[in-house]
Amino acid sequence: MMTSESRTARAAYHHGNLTEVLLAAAIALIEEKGVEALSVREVAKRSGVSPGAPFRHFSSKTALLTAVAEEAMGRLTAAVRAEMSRTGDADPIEALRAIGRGYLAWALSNPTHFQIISSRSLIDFHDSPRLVEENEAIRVIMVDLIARAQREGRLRPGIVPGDLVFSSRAFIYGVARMWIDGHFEEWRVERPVAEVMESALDLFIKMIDAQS
Amino acid sequence: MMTSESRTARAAYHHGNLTEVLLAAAIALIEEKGVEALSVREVAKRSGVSPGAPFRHFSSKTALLTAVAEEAMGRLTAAVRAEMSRTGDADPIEALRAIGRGYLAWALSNPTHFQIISSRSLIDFHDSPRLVEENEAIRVIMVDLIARAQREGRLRPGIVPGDLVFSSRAFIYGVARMWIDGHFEEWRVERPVAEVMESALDLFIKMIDAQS
DNA sequence: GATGAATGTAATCAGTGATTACACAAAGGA
DNA sequence: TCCTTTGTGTAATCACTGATTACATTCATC
Repeated sequence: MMTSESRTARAAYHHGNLTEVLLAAAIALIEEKGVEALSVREVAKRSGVSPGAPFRHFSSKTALLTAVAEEAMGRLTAAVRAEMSRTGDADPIEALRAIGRGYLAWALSNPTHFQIISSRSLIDFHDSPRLVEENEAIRVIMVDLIARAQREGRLRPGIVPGDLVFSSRAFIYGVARMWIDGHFEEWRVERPVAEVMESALDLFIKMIDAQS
Repeated sequence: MMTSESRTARAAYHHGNLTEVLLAAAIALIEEKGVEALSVREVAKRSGVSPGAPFRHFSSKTALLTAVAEEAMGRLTAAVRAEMSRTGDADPIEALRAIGRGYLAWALSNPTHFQIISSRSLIDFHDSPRLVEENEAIRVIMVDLIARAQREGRLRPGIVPGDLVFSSRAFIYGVARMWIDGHFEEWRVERPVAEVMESALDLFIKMIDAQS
């Protein structure tokens, strides 16, 4: 296993850490033209290197995209945590709302990256400990918050905590994906996107909160 | 504009309606290997025809996939309507549950087709009147049912009908896509998929129903 | 300075969507 | 019956893709 330092040092051989340059080029290209338009050759060209070179650093196009996904997943969880710490976790329901807010805001600003980390055919999700762990971390936080809400009598009667974890995720994922997949138009959403997302989140929170 | 009859008749020139044979081959191939693995050449080969032939009937690969999507969308709305007529619409809340049930059951049994009709990069959704109309039909039914539920006092207080239409769709779409995208595993869903979907749907319905 | 691993190159492979010029079959009018 | 027109399919080809190979280069280290 290479440490981050030793890899950076060794990568400076010919090109000067190609690995990171390739990653940056891939991210830039994806942001410009979308994931579908990404090609390893183009990434190589932009990095000023031969078409075969990237394969020394990433065993396949999927591996390259997985690395992009790791980067993106880091940014997503950071955004969620930032929104949480802004809100605080005194109130578990408000903390849950903050997670949703952070998640949706990030998806809204980073549609292509969201698409990549959500996909399981573009990337090798389960082969990346980092992806699995960061995803799991958020899930655990949600489980804890919902359990606490339950103990404090903040959940509407009849709601099974385990079901709510899954359903909350499904709801927020559905809103995000409807945006990513371009379904807002068909569902007659003429208001600003951010506003619609906020209303949807408010409605969901209202529906689970015993005190509303 | 060609009518269906005349096209069928004329298509029998060399091959005997290639258009439909290509469509069937494409569907079969997609069901076997997934959308990603679909190639026009393979479709042509399976139909016993040269690689360029399909382009006489579908102007591009996207056009071919759009035709597949039209077929699939027809099946989805049929499944939803079937589930609705099984339940009846005496109770608007139960009718909404039936829509969700039909939608999820179909997505569960037809993951790849669901993926295609949900995508806006694989197909030309907005160029297909049929896709747009069938999607709109379901939306209108939901709008009506929710309006009726509102009038009959079946909606929990504080729920804005317009927001609920969107949120219901987002929720059901989220559940379906979590399945399609392979997120069930990560969210620790060890129970049978169909059971989880049912629980999620029940929870959502319970949350909107004033009488529960 | 020689050794050996890490890294990049050039050439090449099989496969892709798409376009073109061409061949062929059938329908319909003269 | 010819002969033109239209609809279909073919063959060849284009530019492009991800991936692999044999080879060359460069560096760290002994």
